[in-house]
Amino acid sequence: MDAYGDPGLGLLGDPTRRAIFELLARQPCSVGELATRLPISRPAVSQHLRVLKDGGLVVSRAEGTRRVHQLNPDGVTALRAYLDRVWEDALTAFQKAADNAGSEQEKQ
Amino acid sequence: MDAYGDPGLGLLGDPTRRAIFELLARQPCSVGELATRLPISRPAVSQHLRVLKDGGLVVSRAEGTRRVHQLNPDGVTALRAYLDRVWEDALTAFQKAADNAGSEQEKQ
DNA sequence: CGACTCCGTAAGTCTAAGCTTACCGTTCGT
DNA sequence: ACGAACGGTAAGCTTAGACTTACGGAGTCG
Repeated sequence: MDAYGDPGLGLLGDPTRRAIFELLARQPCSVGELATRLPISRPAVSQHLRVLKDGGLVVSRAEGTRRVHQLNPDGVTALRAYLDRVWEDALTAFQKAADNAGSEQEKQ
Repeated sequence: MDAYGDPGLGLLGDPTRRAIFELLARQPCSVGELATRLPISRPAVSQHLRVLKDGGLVVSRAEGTRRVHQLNPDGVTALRAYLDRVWEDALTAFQKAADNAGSEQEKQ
């Protein structure tokens, strides 16, 4: 399975992780600041960020003792590309189904 | 959280469910046929389809005793729209960051 | 009607993973 | 150098949910 490869879609399955993803879309953020905006502890945020980073959706830079995290443009692009591939396949499938329906009708 | 609303992204967190999603993109399919193509039992497929249907990603029609399932165009469109919104926010955030960096440099 | 096929649901099990507390390393200010 | 702030990691608990087996309902053909 996973004929299209997984561009990180699975990482956004968890609502909390998706919330972090969305917060980082609005503005780059430190771990502690994310923790204050979310109903989870700081280590939990840190763990989510690690997953997002491993998945290529987030990049981070050191800034003093803080670590500023932000979305990885390439990651979001990969997500969109995945959906576009699926979408294209679905479109051709729809087209094929419509053609078959047409020829079936012509038979009668 | 979920400031953007959830267009069904959470549903694709599970790899197996994502595999079903991708198979349905290539061609409409019955429950039993999906089960043969996947390493899980037929009831498991049925349960995944129920979730996908409730989430608006899949629609199904009866065809004899079979139930043919296929992707819901509106659902995929909603997914793309979600990513586009996030993407747009991220772009403006990038732009703002670049502007700040520029003004910071001018100060020195 | 009766047998067969296809499918959805219920109940129960079990594993993945998300969260917390506790601890330690790193960086900066004084 | 010492203390404080910020953050990553380990260990452990606990729950969500993915899966299976068993069963019942709906449609189809003889």
